[in-house]
Amino acid sequence: MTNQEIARLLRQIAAAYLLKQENRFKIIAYERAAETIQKSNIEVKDLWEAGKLSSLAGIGRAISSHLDELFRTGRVKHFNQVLTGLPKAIFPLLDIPGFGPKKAYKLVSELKLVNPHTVINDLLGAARKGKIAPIAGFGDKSQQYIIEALQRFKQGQTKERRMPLPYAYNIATNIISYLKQHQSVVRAIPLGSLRRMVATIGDIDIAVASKNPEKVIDWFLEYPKIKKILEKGSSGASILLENGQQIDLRVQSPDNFGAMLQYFTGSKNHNIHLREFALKKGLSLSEYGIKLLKRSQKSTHSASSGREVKSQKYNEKLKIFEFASEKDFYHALGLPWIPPELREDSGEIEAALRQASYDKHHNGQDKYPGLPKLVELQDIKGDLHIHSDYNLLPSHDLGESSLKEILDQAVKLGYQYIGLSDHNPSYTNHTSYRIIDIIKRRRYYFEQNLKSTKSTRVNLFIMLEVDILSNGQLAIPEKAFEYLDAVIVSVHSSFAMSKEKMTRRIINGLNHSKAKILAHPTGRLIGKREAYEIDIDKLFSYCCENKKALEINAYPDRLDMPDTLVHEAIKKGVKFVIGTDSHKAQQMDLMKYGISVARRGWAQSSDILTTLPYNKIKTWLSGEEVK
DNA sequence: GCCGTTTTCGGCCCGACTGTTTTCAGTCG
Repeated sequence: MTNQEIARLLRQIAAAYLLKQENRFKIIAYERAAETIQKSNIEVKDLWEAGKLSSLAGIGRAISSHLDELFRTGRVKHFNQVLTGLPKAIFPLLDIPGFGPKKAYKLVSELKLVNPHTVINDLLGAARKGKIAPIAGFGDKSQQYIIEALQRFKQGQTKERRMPLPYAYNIATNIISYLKQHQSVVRAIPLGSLRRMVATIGDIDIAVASKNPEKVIDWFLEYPKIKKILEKGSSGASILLENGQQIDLRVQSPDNFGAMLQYFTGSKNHNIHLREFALKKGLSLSEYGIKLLKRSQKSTHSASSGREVKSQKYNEKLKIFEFASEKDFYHALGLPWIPPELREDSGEIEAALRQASYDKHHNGQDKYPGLPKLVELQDIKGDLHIHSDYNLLPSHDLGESSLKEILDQAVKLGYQYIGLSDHNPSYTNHTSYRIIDIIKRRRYYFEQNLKSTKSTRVNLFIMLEVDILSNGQLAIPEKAFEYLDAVIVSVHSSFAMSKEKMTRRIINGLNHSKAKILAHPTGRLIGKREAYEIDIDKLFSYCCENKKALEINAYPDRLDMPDTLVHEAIKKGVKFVIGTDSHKAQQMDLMKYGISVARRGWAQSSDILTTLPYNKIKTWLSGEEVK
């Protein structure tokens, strides 16, 4: 059973409880569990096998035991009891935007719709005949809305479409630099999943701080690539670009920018947790600022842990504290500022609290307990996963840039070193002898070329990206390794394998003394291909024990490993390298997306080996102890 | 049903929007 199916089932249970007027917090608990599972990058079934279901937020004893029953027997007795007595036809309707349990139940019972397989069409028919408007609580407008919603649903527009991060990032960057040309724009920052640098983005929202909202909005609406203006208000506007992308703009006064930025950055779960936390201090949070609840005698100042809150201002009329900066908003809660990439309610609020108490007491704990000091782009000293245009008759795609172009780019990026990791020569089309010969010539070619270029400031590792064949063997003969400084290994074929077999295969491939890095470890392609099955804990332990690194592949539709797995791995002490997998020199700029994955996985520079200077990375690649 | 600066019992986020309402219910993010 997939995560999506499990999430859907739990939502159905929540809906059933709602209709049966169960305790509303029980309903919220089921919805929360569904949400967590839906967003999890880790298969819930894998967690179950590892006995770690409760590690997911919102999954406690009861739901764990129900899921256990589900995986063991394929059904849950308790769930079936909860669902009895409710018309089955309501559940398909819950997938339609705008339909909740109450509306679905009322329509299904009033119109006596019984067949879950035909309910969509049945309801559409009833609506068109005008049978919905007379039902109490409905009217002409809602009837019309239902018709439209059902038609959209039938056309398959139910699922939100998400685009890869780099695509959204580029669009937003262009608009932001356009906005900043206007003198009334004090700050312009992307919001939501884009600011948190999530691998896929739904909407593009942009926040602007300005004292002249009207001027900013007019300027925004003059953006050259607009196809249509969707909405224009006093504090924001929405446009549709020629490429079909919708952009929402929100303008807020600079004095009151902090709470708004915090609120719209999310994530939803982070905000919920933060508001629950604030509530215990007698503070109520919203996009407008911080309110004192009546039962609290404290001011927001006393809630802080000695951190200065510079930009706080009390708005008498609204009885709310306003903040110019997001930092001060967090400080007013007694917390250090939390980087957006961490705001997923995956332990960051707890870590921020530990940090606050540590900063306050300096209680000499030997291990710093707070938020990680996240790795940054400028910490990166090199890129080991670059494909050149040297034609070694590979089985996969060749790069497009020459050694010189790659070296020039590396100089531009301030790198100390790069690794040329072309794909291995085709394994099926050549004899072993020929493969060895190709790899030998390639080494000679690069060495000669390096001597003749002036960019000797950049050091070169002559590497290779070698396929791990389905039997676990590497796709080049043993003798060819003599001509390579180290290799990256990866899976490019036979993705459908049992978990045990795939795990054995990959560990086998990594086991060669020159194999140092596993590239794109899960094999996923965002929106195109699911990850292959692999025993991730086994892989993590193997890497720790044998000093192998996993790659964070920065290529836009890979971003692999995914951030949540990076977080898991780092907790266990696994080391990473960030590779761009560039096939053109300009693509070496993709490093920032790899950095965003690392940061979302709580990585510090000590977790990323390519932050090491040349001498140390050389030592590590050669298999010696790094001091 | 979940979960824990203190609390293994007793709490549980906040506001906007929409449509039907005449003061609110449902849904959404």
